[in-house]
Amino acid sequence: MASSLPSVAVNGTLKLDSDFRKQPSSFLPTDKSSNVSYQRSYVATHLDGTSEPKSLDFREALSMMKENSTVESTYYVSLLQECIDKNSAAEAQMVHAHIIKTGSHGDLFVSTFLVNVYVKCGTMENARKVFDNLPSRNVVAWTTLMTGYVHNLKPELAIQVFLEMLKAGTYPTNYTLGIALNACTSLHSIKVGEQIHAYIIKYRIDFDTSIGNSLCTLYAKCRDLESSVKAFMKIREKNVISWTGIISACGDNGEAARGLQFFSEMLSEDVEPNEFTLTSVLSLCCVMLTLGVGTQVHSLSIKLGYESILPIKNSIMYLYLKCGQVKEAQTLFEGMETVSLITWNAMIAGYAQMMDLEGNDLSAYQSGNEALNIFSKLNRSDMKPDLFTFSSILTVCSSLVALEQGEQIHAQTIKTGFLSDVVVGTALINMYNKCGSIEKASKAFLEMSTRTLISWTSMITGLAQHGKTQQALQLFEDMRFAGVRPNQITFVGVLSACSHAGMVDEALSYFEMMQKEYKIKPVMDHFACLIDMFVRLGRLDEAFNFIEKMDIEPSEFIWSILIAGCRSHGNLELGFYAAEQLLKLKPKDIETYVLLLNMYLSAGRWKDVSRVKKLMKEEKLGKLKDWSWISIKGKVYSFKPNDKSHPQNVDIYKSLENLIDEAKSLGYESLETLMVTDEDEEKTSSSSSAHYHSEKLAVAFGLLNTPSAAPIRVMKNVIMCRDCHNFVKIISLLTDREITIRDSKRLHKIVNGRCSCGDFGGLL
DNA sequence: CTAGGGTTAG
Repeated sequence: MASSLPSVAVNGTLKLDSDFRKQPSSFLPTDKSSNVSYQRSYVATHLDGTSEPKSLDFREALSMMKENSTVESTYYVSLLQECIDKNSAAEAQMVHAHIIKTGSHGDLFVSTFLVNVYVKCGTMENARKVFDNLPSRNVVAWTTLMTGYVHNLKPELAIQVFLEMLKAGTYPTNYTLGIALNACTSLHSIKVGEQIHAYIIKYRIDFDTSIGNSLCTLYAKCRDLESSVKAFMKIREKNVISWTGIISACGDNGEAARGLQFFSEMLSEDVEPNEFTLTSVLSLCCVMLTLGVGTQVHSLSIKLGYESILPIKNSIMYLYLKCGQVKEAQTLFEGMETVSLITWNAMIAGYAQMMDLEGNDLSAYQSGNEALNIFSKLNRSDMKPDLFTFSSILTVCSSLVALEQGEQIHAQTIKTGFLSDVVVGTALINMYNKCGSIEKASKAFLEMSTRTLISWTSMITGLAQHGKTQQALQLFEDMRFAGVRPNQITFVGVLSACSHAGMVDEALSYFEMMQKEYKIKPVMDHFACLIDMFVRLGRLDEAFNFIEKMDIEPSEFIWSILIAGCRSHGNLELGFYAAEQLLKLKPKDIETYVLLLNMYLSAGRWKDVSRVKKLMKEEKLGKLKDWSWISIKGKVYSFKPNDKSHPQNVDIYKSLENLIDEAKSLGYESLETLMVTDEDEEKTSSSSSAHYHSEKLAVAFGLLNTPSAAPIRVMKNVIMCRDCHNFVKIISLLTDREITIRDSKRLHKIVNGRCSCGDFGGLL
């Protein structure tokens, strides 16, 4: 994200005044116009107990002063401190006016403190005005102004002020340098930061706590954890901020476990954590999903008296939610009498991420619905969603294939202006892609004013999934031309595009480019794309050779692709061999077993069928739950196989039977596919009539309840079976509808009897 | 004058 940097920072050179460079090497150089004397007097008035101006009522005090025009400057400071506490710039201005009237603005002590007051109240224009009119400026005044700019999101101005200060011949203190480093952190300017660091090293002050803390944060935010740890180690007297800093540094750089180690080290050094430490540690627990440690930290926060602090409550609630303790999280949420926007966002994000962990299970659908519920409650509350809310809720819509809600939220992001945020924009692209609306995704992508690596990757992957190979590859070239460096995930998109179109030469050359030009090590997903490609082309031996040549142990997904291919292309011998290899891995994915069962079943290998069933029991994987859901007019309906629980039950089955009859007249033959669900068992025992997988019911329901030309979008939790895939293709012809089904592995956008998956790939 | 806990791609 490009923010406008001051000219000094853009080219990365920080001109330190030559005089300044010659300054004494002693730590904390003394400044002639230093504040030492008045700071002492300020402290003294508060300590000697003879005057307690703080206890006076604000207005009372002000009117008292009106009668008596000779006012002790310390009274002003106390009044102004109250303005800070109340965050009231208006009241500060009242006091300021009085100060001018009595001529006290000539008092350096008072007017420097005024800068601080305006900074704290967030009115930087006033702070700057007072600063510019100061009779003389000491290092505290400079530093205060810099702090103001950092806190009010103008870090480039903070650096500018820092440079002005150096030019004016004022020497920075450890605090000043710390603030300057914080400004670099906000600017993500490692170059300027390193120059300040060089100065710090030169004067051997890197042991200082404030400086070390700021350096630690700077390097952490610039993704250089090792330098961050080094800076932390140099700190002679590590305080709670130092420890909190290094713990969050680890968290920010994907090393949560290391962060927890620092936390236990901190405790063994008898440094007491505060609320900031605890929230940092709780967020580590969130990443690692370690409820055990999280619960201990929860107890610790109660023990230390931080349980009622809102950020702590938010973190604990979020942790419970992410660890699947939905009840606890909901109870906490409902029991909070004051909440912040972060509270709402944590709940929505928590449910959104639970969906990820739950894959495409029914509970994922329930989590998604719960997230949508909370989102609509938020909209009815007195708070307004922000970019975090929109990013999360759009992800929920993606996972639910809830296009209508997604479109409404899209409109809301335009109205509120949050669409201009690149993360929201990227989430929107992903939503349209996942909902099968590639045109709207492209439009959103083109309308973005800035794009990140993730935006490009998301769009490339979307095009690939929709079978738009040429466009995906073109976009990849555009991305490289725009100077954006692709990563591992980008290449998954590129390779899957090639795989879709059976472009072997191109795929292999991109595979080589990835390793040679971009030094990216291939991972399982890359191999899966290539093997999928050979399998689609029926080049099963090449696929098998490729598997054997891999320098990593093939995953069960890899073998499953080959086995599915062997079934489709009738190479049973290789299929049986691959199945043996697969079974050696003791697969954990229930769909893998179902694939094997179907293969053995269709080949009449009953012994193998019972062998696989026995293995499934041993692995305690339970039964496959087949679910589909469809979102209509903002409501999500779910179906299980042979579901009879819907009010329109009779109509659904009647129209489905009619459709099957019509499809048969066009040559559709129903295939027996085993899902190994509870319903299958029932079927074999009671031999009831027809047997329908969940997506058939969801599609029939969709056809009944939408206008005649409207597209149908269905989400399914397991891989579609061949029979349903064939059936839906014919239905799309019969009804002239666009039908999108997203299963656990692929997107199937079916138009005019053709599917975007290329009619191949891991079908059961 | 020290510092946050919520977001996007496979």
